[in-house]
Amino acid sequence: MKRHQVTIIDIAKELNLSKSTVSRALTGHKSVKPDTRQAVLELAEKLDYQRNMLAISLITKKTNTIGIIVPEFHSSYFPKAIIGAQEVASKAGYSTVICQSDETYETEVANTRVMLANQVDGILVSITKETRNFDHLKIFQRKGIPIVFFNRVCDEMDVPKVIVDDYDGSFRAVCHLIGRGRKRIAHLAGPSSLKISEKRLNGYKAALRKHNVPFDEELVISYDLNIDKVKIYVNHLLNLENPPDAIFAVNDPTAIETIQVIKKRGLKVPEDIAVVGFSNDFVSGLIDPALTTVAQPVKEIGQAAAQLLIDQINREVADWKAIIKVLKTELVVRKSS
Amino acid sequence: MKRHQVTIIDIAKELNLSKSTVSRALTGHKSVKPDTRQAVLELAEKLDYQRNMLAISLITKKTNTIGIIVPEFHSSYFPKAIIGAQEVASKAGYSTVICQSDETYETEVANTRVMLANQVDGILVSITKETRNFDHLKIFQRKGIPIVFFNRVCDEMDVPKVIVDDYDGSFRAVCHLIGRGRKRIAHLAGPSSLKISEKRLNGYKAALRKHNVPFDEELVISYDLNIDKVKIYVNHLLNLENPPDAIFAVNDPTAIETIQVIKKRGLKVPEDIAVVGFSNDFVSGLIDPALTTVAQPVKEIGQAAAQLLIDQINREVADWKAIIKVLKTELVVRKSS
DNA sequence: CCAATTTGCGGGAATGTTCCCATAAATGAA
DNA sequence: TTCATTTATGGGAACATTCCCGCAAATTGG
Repeated sequence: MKRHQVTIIDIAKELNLSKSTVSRALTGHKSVKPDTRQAVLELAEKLDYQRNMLAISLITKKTNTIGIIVPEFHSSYFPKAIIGAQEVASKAGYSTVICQSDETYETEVANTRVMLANQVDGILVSITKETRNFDHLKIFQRKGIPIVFFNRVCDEMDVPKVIVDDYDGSFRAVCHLIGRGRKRIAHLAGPSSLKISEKRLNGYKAALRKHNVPFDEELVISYDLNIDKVKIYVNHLLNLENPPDAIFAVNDPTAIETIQVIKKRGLKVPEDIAVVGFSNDFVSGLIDPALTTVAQPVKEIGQAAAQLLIDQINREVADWKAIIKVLKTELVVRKSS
Repeated sequence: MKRHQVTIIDIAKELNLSKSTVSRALTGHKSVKPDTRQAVLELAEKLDYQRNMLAISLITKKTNTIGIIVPEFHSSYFPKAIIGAQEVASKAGYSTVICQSDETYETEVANTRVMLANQVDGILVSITKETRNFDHLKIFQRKGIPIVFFNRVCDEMDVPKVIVDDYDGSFRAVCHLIGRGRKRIAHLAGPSSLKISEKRLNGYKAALRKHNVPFDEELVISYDLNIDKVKIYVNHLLNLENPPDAIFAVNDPTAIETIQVIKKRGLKVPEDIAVVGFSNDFVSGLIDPALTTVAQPVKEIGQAAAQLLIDQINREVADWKAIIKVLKTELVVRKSS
């Protein structure tokens, strides 16, 4: 059934050449007579010859494949980032193996094994909210396989990273709320294990400080990004003796869910409670009221990460410093604030 | 920098064994002394040995990799389907190479080359709206590489396919609108090149016929899924002398955009115009008004497609028929109708 | 016109693994 | 004891390709 794969030896035999010559003709080496090359190319075309990348990779120790490990696929964030990454990767001649770790550490570890088995030339990683041990990623460093983090980065590894200025984005979002006259601004924060949660929280605090708005411990809730729990926390906030007049959510899905909960209680957004999110997901402009949010250049993040990775793969010597690329965010003001 | 990869020969030398024995120990072959196996396994662990899948694949002619080609990543449909497919693939020991063809034929062809170069054991494909020539996919058939279509299928190839009952889903959606008292139901259809467009259109017509609602050519518009054009078509429909009182859109993004356009004209959904979509994207429940839509079991589609593919890869003889698996849809009634 | 260089091509090792065949030792049965 | 069988291991081909080395013929320069 599965018929014999056409090899350079088949071509060589047919043309009474050696496999070396055929190989040279095919790879575009100079020292091969134009006629010969022509003949080889024509026959290869005719026989529908495909180079066996397995054999080539085995010799060259390069697969021209990069791996991408992301924690989830539910929001539009990672698909968009992947599109960006794939764009520059394929332009540079790399194909892409994508794994999704479902926000669980176990799966992430399994995914790194897949990447090693596939002999990828480098990996792009955004860690799960559970990941606290990084041994499975340090293996790549040890083996000399370049690694670049984006979005959810690992602080204890000295490798290139692509992030946005979470602190600044958060800072400006909260300043915006204060500018709208809000005095009691709550923050639904992400898990403290993630650096981005921490930075967004710090930006929030800084904005309050700058405008002399008192910081109230009670108004900050860290949660594990399990969207089902938003309901509990928002209700808790609204039931406070002195409830908030605005909620700044760590990301858009959280903000959207927050709006749903507020509306369900018969309160109005933004009249009663203003809501601001982070990331500018595709959905955010469509919901009612449209969500004010801190937009990230998601596709550009993917592009930058892939570029950094490929640069690193192509680098000859180990004489370089791990760049941390920080992209700018932009506050998109809509109806919800 | 890039240090020598640990091979079975390294292990063999260290233990004064032959590579054959080490190979046998590692693959769990019976005829190897328990002590020896133990020693090999321990040393492999200690040296952090990883099997070189390239070499193995070169011999076995199996990469344990499946390819997935999808037309886009913008709606939640394909990411969700991919999650399903990856789930069953990885359970069966396969990793996944994903390509996104950006709704262009050119890119799709390029993607098939990537798949061939990667020597995938099989591919899952959903074609672009542009794809009319299928030679690049027929190559896989010729080479004996299994192929399964899902969602956007190719009619002229006799291979397994996973689809939903588009006709039936469409039929019920339109019946629902008629049941709500709508008499002039427009249909924003997809490009006629796609089978799903045709089937959804047929379901629409059938529902009208069944309830003796006259079919009006004027109320059906086929378009190329370029979302920016929805505005033009919806405005055209609303400007008709005898405008529609409902619009059935070929998919959810179209329906959502339709609602935006209607709202911008100051009309009310569903009071003035009811809107129904198809697919139940993640967004659809969140917008205002929440969208009535025909839900597809997207993850299950991905799972079924991957399962069909793996079955086909594992099949010994060529004695089989190309199954067409048709999954059921479910009408989700929300505020927009 | 002869040496020197260039051009074009072939041979063979190497990549890391599996798998078949051979071989030696150990075990068993008569 | 002796031959047959089993057990455990080694040797080498094969997979498809690249790349180094070598060699002959062709071309060039003086």
